Amino acid sequence: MFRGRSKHFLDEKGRLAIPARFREVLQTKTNNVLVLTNHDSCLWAFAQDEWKIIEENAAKLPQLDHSVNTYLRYFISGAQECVLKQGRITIPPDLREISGLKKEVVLVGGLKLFEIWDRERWEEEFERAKRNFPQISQALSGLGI
Amino acid sequence: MFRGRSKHFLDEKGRLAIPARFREVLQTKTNNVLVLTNHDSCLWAFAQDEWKIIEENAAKLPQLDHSVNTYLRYFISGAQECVLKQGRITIPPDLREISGLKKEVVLVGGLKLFEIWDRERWEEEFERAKRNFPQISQALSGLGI
DNA sequence: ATTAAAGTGTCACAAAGTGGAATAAAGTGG
DNA sequence: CCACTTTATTCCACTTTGTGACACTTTAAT
Repeated sequence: MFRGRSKHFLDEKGRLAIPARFREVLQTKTNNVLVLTNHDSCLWAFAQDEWKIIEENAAKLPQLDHSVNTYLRYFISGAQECVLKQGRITIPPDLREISGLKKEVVLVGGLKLFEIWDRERWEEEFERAKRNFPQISQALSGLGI
Repeated sequence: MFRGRSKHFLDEKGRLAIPARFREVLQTKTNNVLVLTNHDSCLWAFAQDEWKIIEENAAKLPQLDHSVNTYLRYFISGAQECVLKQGRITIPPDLREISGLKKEVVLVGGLKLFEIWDRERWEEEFERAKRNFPQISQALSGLGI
């Protein structure tokens, strides 16, 4: 499970060091590969094993459904495999652009995945989440929390 | 159960000694690990066993739900496991920043968890709680207290 | 083919984090 | 009230981690 947040810097070629504790999680998986894709204003990173499950489920969806097409185009098609080398990955240029990554970046643990945010965007999002947190309890209690 | 309040000091690396009576509580659990996360203006600390339940529930939630994302980003993503070593833990930098911990810190027992406050913030919060206490007793009686 | 641009691999350094021990303070019991 | 034990804090040495730098390879463009 990916836990906790870390601040990092992209180097000038767009490479990102993965925090040691996230690397440890990856080593419990079958390989050192992350799959990145765009989600909202950030990137989502999965261990390859986890992504495989999502992909297999996506492949079973009805091809003529509208939402399915949108889902495939937006979320699934962005996915790229990034191999860890010396503890870092290169973030593909298109994903970097979509998620507005510049230099300062925040990695946010989300259990089965972690998120990659541009620092400024993350701070806004965090404030938003903090403000809304009391209100969403209603929705969450519907989910059993 | 975590009970009582203690004043402590962070060392220059952000490490915090856990009071002896809290350590005793931990020894009744399966290991000497605390999980810290941010909550409002302070940190919450759980024995790992307790946190595990929360996390397992969180991991089952639908990944694409909006409220779920907010919940994960605000409350769950901050959580980091802190192993006790010679009675102390290192508080991760982002949590230290969010909760405004500087040097003087107050640990506040809250039964299933305890809170970690910057001293100044704690004093304000305590005053606030003191002022509001008479008014909330009404609400409490509705909860069977 | 030659040059430029982008992308990779490797190394080295600085800073942050960790562990251990020593000191100081507080608490306990006789 | 004193001696002794436990607890908290500081200090120092050592390890790990993240980052920048640089050289080399690949791709593209003229």
